Amino acid sequence: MWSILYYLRNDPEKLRWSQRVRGESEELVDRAIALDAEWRKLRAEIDSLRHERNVLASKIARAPPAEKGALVEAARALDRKLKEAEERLASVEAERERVLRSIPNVVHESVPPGRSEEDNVPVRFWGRPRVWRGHLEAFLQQVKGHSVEYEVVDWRPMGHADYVEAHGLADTERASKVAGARFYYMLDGLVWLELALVMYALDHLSKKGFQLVIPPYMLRRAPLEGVISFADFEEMIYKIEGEDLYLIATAEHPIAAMHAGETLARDELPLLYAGVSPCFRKEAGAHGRDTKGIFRVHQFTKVEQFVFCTPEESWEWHERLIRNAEELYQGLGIPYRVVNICAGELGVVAAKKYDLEAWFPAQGRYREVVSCSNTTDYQSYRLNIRYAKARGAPAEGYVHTLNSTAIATTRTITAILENFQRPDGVVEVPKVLRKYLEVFDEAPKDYIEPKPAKAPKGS
RNA sequence: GCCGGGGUCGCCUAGCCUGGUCCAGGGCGACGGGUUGCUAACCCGUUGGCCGAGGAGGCCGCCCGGGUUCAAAUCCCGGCCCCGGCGCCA
Repeated sequence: MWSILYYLRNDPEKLRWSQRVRGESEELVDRAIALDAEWRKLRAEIDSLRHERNVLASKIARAPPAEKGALVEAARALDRKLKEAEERLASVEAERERVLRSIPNVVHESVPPGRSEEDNVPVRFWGRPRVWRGHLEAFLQQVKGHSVEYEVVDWRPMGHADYVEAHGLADTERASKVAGARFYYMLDGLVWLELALVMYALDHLSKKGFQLVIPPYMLRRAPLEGVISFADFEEMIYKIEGEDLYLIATAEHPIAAMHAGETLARDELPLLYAGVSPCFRKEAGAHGRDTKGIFRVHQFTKVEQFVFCTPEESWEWHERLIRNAEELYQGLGIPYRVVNICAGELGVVAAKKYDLEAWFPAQGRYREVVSCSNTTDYQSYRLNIRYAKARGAPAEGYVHTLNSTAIATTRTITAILENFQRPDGVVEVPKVLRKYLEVFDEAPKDYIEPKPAKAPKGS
């Protein structure tokens, strides 16, 4: 049974609690309970009216011609009554469905309470961040309560945004001329880096049994509605004009929808996918933030982990997915911390979310580069993805789905540019990427050398 | 894009012309039970969703959405998808 409906009927207090910690309305739960009760009552009424009608209709089929007229007349009367009741049911049902679907996923007990970023709880730190003297105080604030080894330096690395423009590694000015703000032409060294990062993530995940997938980059509205909240539509989704198609914001969406309407056998679960795709995002709510560089852009490439599993296993998978992402970042050598996102900052679809935040030495703070969510049955209910003992056997319930970034190229590139930059401007390429670069004569192997922008600027 | 064929309860398929006997028949698979020294074969039952107490009973369900009718898998309209042929294209 869908967990929201289950709690609604069996443990409404849990739902109220979940709403409360999210800072959402508790009355919504009461309203849902009332609507559900009314819906069930109407449902029973209509079922019995329909039964009467069915009995009558089969009587007509067998009746001698002389009696038919009267029976048909009675059936017509019954039909009018039924039609009226059905209209009432339809409106109650639509409202019930609307209210039920507007309830966000039920928050897991281990999620910290809180409303804002400050309430997120760091759960562990990794690496030895390089901290510019001017950021020291801010840094210590961010690692408070944890023992983190760090190195204080006297020079401040150049921020990635200035760095890429100064050294001809990206051209956002010309991109804005042809496509607008938050687009980029990525050049030479960064192109190699992007491709190597994708290969690195796919290599790592395929060894762990993930099936590689390049999904459709566009989705119809119906499947998309199964995987994101209504608010997300306006905020991040691009629509193809004149068609029922939307550009994906992440491979999570087409992969989640991939098994829509299916009942998966227990023994084929978990299904592990590693998707690669471009991601298109409007970034509607982000005016003025990260306007320069390639940290927050309308289009980037991402390798995404996605899991379909049974409800018993999903919390264990949640931990594994974040560990996989950590392994990738450890391999690269980028210092990070993992934070448990507080209830008020959780997205609608997630029951719990970890972010992996990389250390950005030029900015003096940890910033999100990976997001890892257990969405439990929020998506699978909407997409009707269930599981059963065997294919063809009756469904036992809805599967759980989870998703986690493996590598989002632009974010990881910015982290590399800031963490491995030397005072002379040279950026050291993480050793793990070497084997993916080695096959190309022109690709940088150990260093990305600073150089003046190739073409003169301005138009 | 055009012409033709088609979408049926996990898979395959019957029914659709000629609306009611279809609360959709059969085969395969799966699950439970029986028979058998074991396996195989065979026999019986179960195998979509919802309401209800996981009872009795009932409602809905034949790609989706409308319509005609007392009654629609079956007739009509609109949409989506799949297959074949032609066109176009990397």
